[in-house]
Amino acid sequence: MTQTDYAAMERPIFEAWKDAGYFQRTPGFGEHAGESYTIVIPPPNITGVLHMGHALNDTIQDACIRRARMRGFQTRWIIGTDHAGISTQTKVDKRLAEQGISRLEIGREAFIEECYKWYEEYGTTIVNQIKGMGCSCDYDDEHFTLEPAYVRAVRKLFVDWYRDKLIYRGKRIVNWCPSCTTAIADDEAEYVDEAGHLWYLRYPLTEPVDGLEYLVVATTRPETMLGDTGVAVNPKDERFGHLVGRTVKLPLVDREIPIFADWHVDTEFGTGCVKVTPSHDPNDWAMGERAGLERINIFDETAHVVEGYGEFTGLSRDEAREAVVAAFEALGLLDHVEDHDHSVMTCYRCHTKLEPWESEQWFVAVDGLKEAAARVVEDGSIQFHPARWKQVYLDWLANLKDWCISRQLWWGHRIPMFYCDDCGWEDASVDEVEVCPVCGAPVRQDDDVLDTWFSSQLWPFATMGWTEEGMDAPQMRTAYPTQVLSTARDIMGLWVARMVMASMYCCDDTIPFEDVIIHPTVMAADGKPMSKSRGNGVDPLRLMEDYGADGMRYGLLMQVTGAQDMKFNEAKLESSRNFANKVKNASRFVLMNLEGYEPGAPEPVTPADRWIFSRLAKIVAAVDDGYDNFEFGDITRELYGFVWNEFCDWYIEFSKARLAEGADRSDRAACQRNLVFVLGQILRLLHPIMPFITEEVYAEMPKDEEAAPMLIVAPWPNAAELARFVDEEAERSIAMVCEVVGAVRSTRSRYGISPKVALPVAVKVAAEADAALLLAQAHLIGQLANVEEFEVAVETSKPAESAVVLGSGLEVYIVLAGHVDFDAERARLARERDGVAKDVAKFEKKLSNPGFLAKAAPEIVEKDKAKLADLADKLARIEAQLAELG
RNA sequence: GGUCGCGUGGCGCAGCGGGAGCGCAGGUGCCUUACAAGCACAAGGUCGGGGGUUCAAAUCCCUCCGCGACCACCA
Repeated sequence: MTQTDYAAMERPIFEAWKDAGYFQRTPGFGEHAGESYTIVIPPPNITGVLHMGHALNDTIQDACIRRARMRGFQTRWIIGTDHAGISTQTKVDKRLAEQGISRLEIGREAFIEECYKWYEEYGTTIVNQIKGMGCSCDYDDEHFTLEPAYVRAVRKLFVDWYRDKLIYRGKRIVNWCPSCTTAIADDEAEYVDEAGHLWYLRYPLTEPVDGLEYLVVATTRPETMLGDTGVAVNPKDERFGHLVGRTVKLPLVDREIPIFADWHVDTEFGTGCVKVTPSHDPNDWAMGERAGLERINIFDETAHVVEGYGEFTGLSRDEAREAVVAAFEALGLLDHVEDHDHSVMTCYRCHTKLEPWESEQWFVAVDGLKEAAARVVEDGSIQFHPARWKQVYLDWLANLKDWCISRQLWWGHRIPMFYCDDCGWEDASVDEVEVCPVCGAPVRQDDDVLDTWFSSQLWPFATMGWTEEGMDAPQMRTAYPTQVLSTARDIMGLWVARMVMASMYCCDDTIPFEDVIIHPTVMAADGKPMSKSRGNGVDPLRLMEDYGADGMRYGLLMQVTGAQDMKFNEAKLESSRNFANKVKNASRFVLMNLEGYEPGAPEPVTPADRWIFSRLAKIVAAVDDGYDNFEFGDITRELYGFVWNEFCDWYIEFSKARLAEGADRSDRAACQRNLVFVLGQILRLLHPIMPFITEEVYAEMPKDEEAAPMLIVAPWPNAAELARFVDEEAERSIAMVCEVVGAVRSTRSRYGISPKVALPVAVKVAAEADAALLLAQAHLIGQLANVEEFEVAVETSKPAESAVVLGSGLEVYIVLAGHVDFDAERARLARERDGVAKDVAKFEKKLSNPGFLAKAAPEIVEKDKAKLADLADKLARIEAQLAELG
């Protein structure tokens, strides 16, 4: 098999779209002229390369934006990249380390320069890959979350929230990544199950009570005992009530710490006594707050034990654990150890175990923001697709806690807080502050940067001129809110909800987007998430090489369902590539039969024309419906079936005789026009999903003067206008033709009769009207089934030595005299009789059920009665034929 | 612990109250002048198990089993 070079075909088409300016805000046309339709792409990280999630998500967005463009909207798909704080810093660190350079040696400024170098080198990679997919983004107005205007937007929001007291600074326990040496937000932490242990440690009482010398506490993290400042018991726990107020002498560090009561303690777990380390556990922190306990930080920023702990100082968390357990054992204070599975928090970036760590951080008070974000989803201003994600979103908001936004990194938006160390002045400012406005001394800016999501939340409007002109910016006035946001389910809270909160705050209570598509996650063929470590990933770039961008796009959308995952199925891409090929071949057929073509309005003349026009009208309506509900799987399956199984398999076949030499000239012209019309509509319907091949074919199609220069801006099929072509009689007529053709073909196949041998055929139909319809299409049957002496009648008897095929409302007799062994036919009829008899019995039972007759909808009863009559009749006829065959 | 998704022919999935469908793989026959990445034809399923509602259940309810996701807790 020769491999097609898809890129070679696709690239020039992409360039042509781009050069013609169709990716920028097109003016629009028709009934939607002047209405805008905007999508913001979830900005890929500058460290990223295209993966399957992008491939699917970007296909969805491109399909939406291309259809909107074809419907005449002024469209814009905003593209750009995210500076990706932790991720980029980690990669640049690694790259420097390979050269033997440490970030700390070269300092902040030089390091940031290195990050920009990375951005220059790799930041365009993923954008180029998105271009390779054919995505019609506005590449001439690309954005970056660290571009100057964006930086001002971030600072503006920080300052506004600071003034509104929605941002505050506090010393809190946060999730600390000792590897990235930064705080991360609660929702950036990932929980991983771990097979661990529960160590039971003995804490001697300072003074024995009633002969009791020690308490036993259970812990999964014995090393943190160095920072214990209390032991908690449940206030209702009778075992320990009398000990509350006493103290224990903490081993190894010789610290006297109180025993106190707190409702948080679970009497069922462990021993009912809990060691409390406020600085290294969020629950202990809370208990410590309530009990007024001392807070002792035993770890440095890389999670090594700090000075002052003797042999333990300088040990890592794991080393300290071993050492502490060994020391307890040596002292006879290790009661016992149990196996215990629990989950540990890890860094979503580097997967290092996080350390709850006390530090000073900046927070966003979410209570003032989350209500508005919940309201606009509750009242339907923002709709989720599938709808069930609405609840997930609302639950996320309901459980939201204050958001830690400071990160101890260098790459990112530096927190715009300025401090005067001389007089203690401090303030937030959009502009740089050099000297203290109070005392004139030099000031310093906060060293930390903001969480990357802090800048991401501004994406829909910071990319539209909001920074300088706010809601008066031209784009904000005309194109905000945007229409659709499509994204993966895992960043629903992290990103989607925060965009809503930020937009409601910044943009005068305006929502950022109207519809949110949560697409399924692309899982590997084994049903597991694609990952490097599993080695089960699939590379979209390879898929585009093998199936073309069109094949990949179509094949991915075909797999989209309302479920939360989709198991990646490469076979669908293969089918899609074959489908694209089919479209091209069908087009070739049409184009090579256009000799003497004269343009004109399409007008269905034959029943076949009326049938395909009717089917087209219904498909257009179904496709529109699919887009309106964001059901991409339905759209692709619907189109696949129509184009392949109706247009190609039947309509083109029907057309061949009409196009042949010697055919009626005016009918030939009508046929040409209708083929061009239907194919043209098909190209439009397929274009949002398979943009390249459809554009390529469109270039070859005959066009009149008003025709759009390229398919990308050709008008989308108009369902309302096409509705006049719906024609049930034509559909019935062609359905009968297909049935008769199928009957003859199947009989030939069964008896091994070559298509080259013409066979006489008689058809018995139920009504005179059907006879007329069918007889009028005798030529089609002759053409597709090689039939001679074709007869149709309501009253006709089965010809001698013929096979019979029973259809719905008709009976096809194929004369096989001289071709067939009738024993085989007899056996086949007997088998069919048994099948029909079974169905008859089933319907008789159903129709003799008084409940059914009384309660079922009348039309259902009528339908089933007719069905039974039909089946009974069929059965009788089979019996008759069997009798005749002897 | 809570919430949600999925279990339909060999494989991947549609269908979600009225006689089980699609694609792929497999079978048979075809180089039929658009297409062998194709054409034609045939075969293949007690719709995870059990119970219930209903005249009628793959479809609704309950329950169990099996996969999976998210949130909370986990000393």
